[in-house]
Amino acid sequence: MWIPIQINETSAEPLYHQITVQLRALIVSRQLAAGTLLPSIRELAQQLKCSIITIRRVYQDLEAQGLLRTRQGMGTYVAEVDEDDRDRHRFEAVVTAFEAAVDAALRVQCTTAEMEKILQQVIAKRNEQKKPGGS
Amino acid sequence: MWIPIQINETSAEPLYHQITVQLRALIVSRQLAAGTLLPSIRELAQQLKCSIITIRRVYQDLEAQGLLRTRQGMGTYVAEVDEDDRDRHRFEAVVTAFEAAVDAALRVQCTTAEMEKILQQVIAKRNEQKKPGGS
Amino acid sequence: MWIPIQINETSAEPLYHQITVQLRALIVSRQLAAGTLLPSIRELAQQLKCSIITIRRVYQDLEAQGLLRTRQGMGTYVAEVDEDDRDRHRFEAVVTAFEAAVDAALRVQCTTAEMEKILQQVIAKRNEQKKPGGS
Amino acid sequence: MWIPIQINETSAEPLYHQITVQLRALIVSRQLAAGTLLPSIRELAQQLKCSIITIRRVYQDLEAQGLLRTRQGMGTYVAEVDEDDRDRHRFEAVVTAFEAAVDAALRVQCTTAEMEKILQQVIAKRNEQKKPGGS
DNA sequence: GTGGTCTAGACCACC
DNA sequence: GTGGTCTAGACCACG
Repeated sequence: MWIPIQINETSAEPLYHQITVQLRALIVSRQLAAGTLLPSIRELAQQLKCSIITIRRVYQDLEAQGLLRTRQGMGTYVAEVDEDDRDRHRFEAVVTAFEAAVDAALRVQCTTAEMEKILQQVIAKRNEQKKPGGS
Repeated sequence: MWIPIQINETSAEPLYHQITVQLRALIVSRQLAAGTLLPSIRELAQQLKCSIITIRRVYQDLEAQGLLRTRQGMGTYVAEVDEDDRDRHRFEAVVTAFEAAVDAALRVQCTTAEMEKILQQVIAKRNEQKKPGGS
Repeated sequence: MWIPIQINETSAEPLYHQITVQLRALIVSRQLAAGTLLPSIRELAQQLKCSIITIRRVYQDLEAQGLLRTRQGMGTYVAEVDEDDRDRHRFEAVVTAFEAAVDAALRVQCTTAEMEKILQQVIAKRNEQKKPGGS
Repeated sequence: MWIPIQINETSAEPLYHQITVQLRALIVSRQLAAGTLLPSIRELAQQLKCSIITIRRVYQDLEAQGLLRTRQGMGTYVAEVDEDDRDRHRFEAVVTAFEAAVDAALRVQCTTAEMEKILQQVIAKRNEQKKPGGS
């Protein structure tokens, strides 16, 4: 089973954190439905070309957050999550990231209009990257 | 000389990085003009209640980025920076932060409208914190 | 892994600077190829008989110049550098040194011919040191 | 009395050293003849916009090298120097600077031809700066 | 094992 | 007084 996760080698962000954030997003946005059996630690490590230790840590962290459940000898599954919890999880990281962005903007005295413009430019840039022509 | 820098003790972000980011913002937004003599590393260390060495690293990093100039025995100054370079520096961190926010949002399948709403809410929240009414 | 770096104890030039300049030269002249894993800071410190901290500063400075990339827990690598940037880096220090030499010569009113003669003598002297005949 | 000395604010080279080197060059190249009365410490400090302490150190260093003589209450004079000593002094700094340049070049594996080319380019560049048109 | 942060103290050089 | 270098040790985070 293939999981859509991209690793950024150049980023200073730790490997385990990049993977955790992306896997978490797949779960709370229901792209991975409750009950889904995830690939084994070994498989995912092989797919992402990183250490087994790193993946183990990812699964442990997400289990601690109640998003995964591990059953001895049967593998790791996406947990059933309460609807309210799911929404809370879903926007938590997004809001935190926007707060950091706004703080950075306020520090260099950006206006609200400038922030909105930057947001639109970044969204446009990301849309271009996803649809490179229509191929 | 007093420099408006706030340290967040609880944050996982390294001390030297918090200081660097804030001092950098003060420079590229011209709140500290070119040619300004900064407080000595000893003074700033005392003000921020941290080690002299931490401040030296901050000054060193900003000098490597071309934003400060230090002369032995004379102190540390805000460098003269080309207007275009200054603008580039000014928005660099902001755009990077917005890119991270948009990426986080797209991972949980937020729409553009949702992002704009979140941005406005965060800005409103920050404005409240700065103007705590007339209490 | 062995790195060919010579330290001059008697020189007034700071240790970290001697090491930085030589390591930088090895990288920009491709004697250390992009992607090469450098010795750990502890290993290199042991080889050069200096403090770990001195080596960390060297690696840090070269990373700030875009010539190295470090990943926590994985070590320090020679970065991929754009061909043009590499050439620029390669001759930067050389041209600067020649400018200093020409300035010194002009101050004592050397002619162009005298400078060329001195250059040839110095090159000859360095060649002798590298090839000590058949002694 | 005006002395042709240029200070480079941006250089990392200490003030006192820049001044010493240039004043030394003026003496050993006979642009300042033996017996010439130099400006007082105060005057030169004012001309170069630097501290009196810095100039005092320059005069002391050059006196220690036998190039200046100070007579109590009468000022500082250019000393009589033996012809052989003068020639030795004259090329000492030049050769040292060329050695540093050649070493930098060899480290990045420059050929002799490349060094000669760089030398000519640098000389050409300096000639342009001195004769900006023919004014 | 790796690098990263923060602390400390001593000594030097410059102005 | 200023910054600069080199040393040390302790503790944390990553793989």
